[in-house]
Amino acid sequence: MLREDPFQESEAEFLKSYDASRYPRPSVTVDMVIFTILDKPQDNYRKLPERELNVLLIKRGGHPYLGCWALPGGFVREKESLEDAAVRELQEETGLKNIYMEQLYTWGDPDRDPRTRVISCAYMALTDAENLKLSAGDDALEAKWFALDKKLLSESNLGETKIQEHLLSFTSTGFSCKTLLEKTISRTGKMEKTHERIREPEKREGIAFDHARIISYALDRLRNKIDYTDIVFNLMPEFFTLTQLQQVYETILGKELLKANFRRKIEHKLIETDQFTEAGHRPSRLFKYRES
Amino acid sequence: MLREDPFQESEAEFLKSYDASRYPRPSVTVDMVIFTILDKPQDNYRKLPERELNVLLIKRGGHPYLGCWALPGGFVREKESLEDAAVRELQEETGLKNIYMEQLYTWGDPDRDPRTRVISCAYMALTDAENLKLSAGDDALEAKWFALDKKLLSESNLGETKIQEHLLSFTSTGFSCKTLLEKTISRTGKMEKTHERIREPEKREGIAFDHARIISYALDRLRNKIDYTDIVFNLMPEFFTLTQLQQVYETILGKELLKANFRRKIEHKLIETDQFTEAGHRPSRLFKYRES
DNA sequence: GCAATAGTGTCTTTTAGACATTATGTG
DNA sequence: CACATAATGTCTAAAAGACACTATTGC
Repeated sequence: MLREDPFQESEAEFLKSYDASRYPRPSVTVDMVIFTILDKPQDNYRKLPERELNVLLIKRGGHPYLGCWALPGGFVREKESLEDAAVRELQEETGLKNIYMEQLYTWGDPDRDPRTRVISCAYMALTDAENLKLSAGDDALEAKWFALDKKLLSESNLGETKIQEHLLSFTSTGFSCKTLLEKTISRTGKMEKTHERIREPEKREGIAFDHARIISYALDRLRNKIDYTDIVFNLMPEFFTLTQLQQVYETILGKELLKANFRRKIEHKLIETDQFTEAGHRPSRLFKYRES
Repeated sequence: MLREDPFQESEAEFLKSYDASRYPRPSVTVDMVIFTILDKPQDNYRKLPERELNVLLIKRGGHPYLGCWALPGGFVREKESLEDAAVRELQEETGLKNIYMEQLYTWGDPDRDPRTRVISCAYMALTDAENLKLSAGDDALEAKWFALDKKLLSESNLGETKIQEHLLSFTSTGFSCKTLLEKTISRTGKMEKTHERIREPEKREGIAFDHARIISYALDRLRNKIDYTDIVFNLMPEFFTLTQLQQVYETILGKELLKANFRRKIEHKLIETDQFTEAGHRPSRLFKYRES
């Protein structure tokens, strides 16, 4: 092997003299998109509450984007893996631990952060409403759940290019904001290229950095994965009714499902219990997830 | 907004005095898993050639892992996005351009590179055999296509933990090597945790760094995506027969499909031409991809 | 009884899977 | 004709979709 070495140097020697500062080194952060399902406040006591998908945001207490809402996250430390950093930030900033988490995508545009070159590795985490009490009472940080909604506003075709406008809405008690995302799908020959950018409102309002885009990406991933994995059960408490489960599917997919068909399709993933809920109407049987 | 600023400082002032060296800064690279489909050499002139999935590797000419085979890739420059870096490396190291590419996953274990902390953002690229002539004749770099095969060797259950052994084989003219991957799936309550590591052979042989693991991940992604996207057509030339297309499905999925059913399923994605192949048997109609 | 929700039955259409048969070229 | 591959037909089983109906609670 040494014969092949152009520098006549052993690997040990090489490593000893390696200069790590030869290449530019960006900062690396992890950002967490944390989803949960929360009940919408409901007036009629006999009606079931509607449910909404919520994302956790933290109010920025420093520059840049002071006062805007941002994803929880932070810099990766020298001796920790990306996943360890994500777990640590989750715990530090929200108190949540041991919840479902997966790596989403890494954003690395040179100008996505005005401070310096920051590459962000985004993770998606899911939790059920039971865990949420933990997230309160953290040190000085203002964290809030925002009901998330994404709507396709318009779609236009200009020859080989398709442009979609999506409106993301974030709603919380006392505050709400919207972001307009523009998705461009252009085709040259067989190659398809997709590009998404934040169009409105002014970047200085509402959601910090490119975080709206990251949240939008996470929602797409969740929508996709809900029908070929069991990911949805990470949003559910241990025991739940079929109607509750169906509502979660409906909020995430953004469409209504037929009850009988839904039940047939989901049945094999569930264990029936002999517990029931009580309410101003017929009691509903509780189920739990059947690990496969 | 200024009232909320604890430092009574404007954002412009803040940015001017921002010290980017406050946090440790790892090196960031992009690595490319480039797949194509190549014919296996065939003796009987009347028989159709078998086809294999190939991955492009480059022989390392320097430390570390001198003489081992590695994914093409390199450091991300200061003023370029991750995707730009991937496109540039692809072009520089292989001559390939304008081919399908998607971000795969980001690997960031602190000790995955013996030189220094290196975070690698991996991309998967696909190309058809037509483009391959371009990849030859590059400067001094020895690049080779390796036929890739992944087999499940064993699977064992120890209570809540499942361990799988996968054997990855890389075969090229004049060289071949194998890597044993161990996948551990453990469950604590509802949480499932998956961990994969390289077990054999000695890390210093064959495939450099953790690249075997990255390739394995890419193959899994490709297998998955083949049946819910049109990704496979990026591996095909413009015109192809149904048998050729079926062979590509079969090599990627690692199983045989029934012809009649395959045709029925794929039909709507294709445009029939009135061109035919010639051979020592019945001619076969050529099709092309119907963009949706 | 009525409002509200829970849960079942059944018909149709679509898709997937297995397998048999026919067609068309060359040597 | 034998060999090799191409292409189609048909039967069955499973899954998806639409819709109508019955059941059980509190007031």
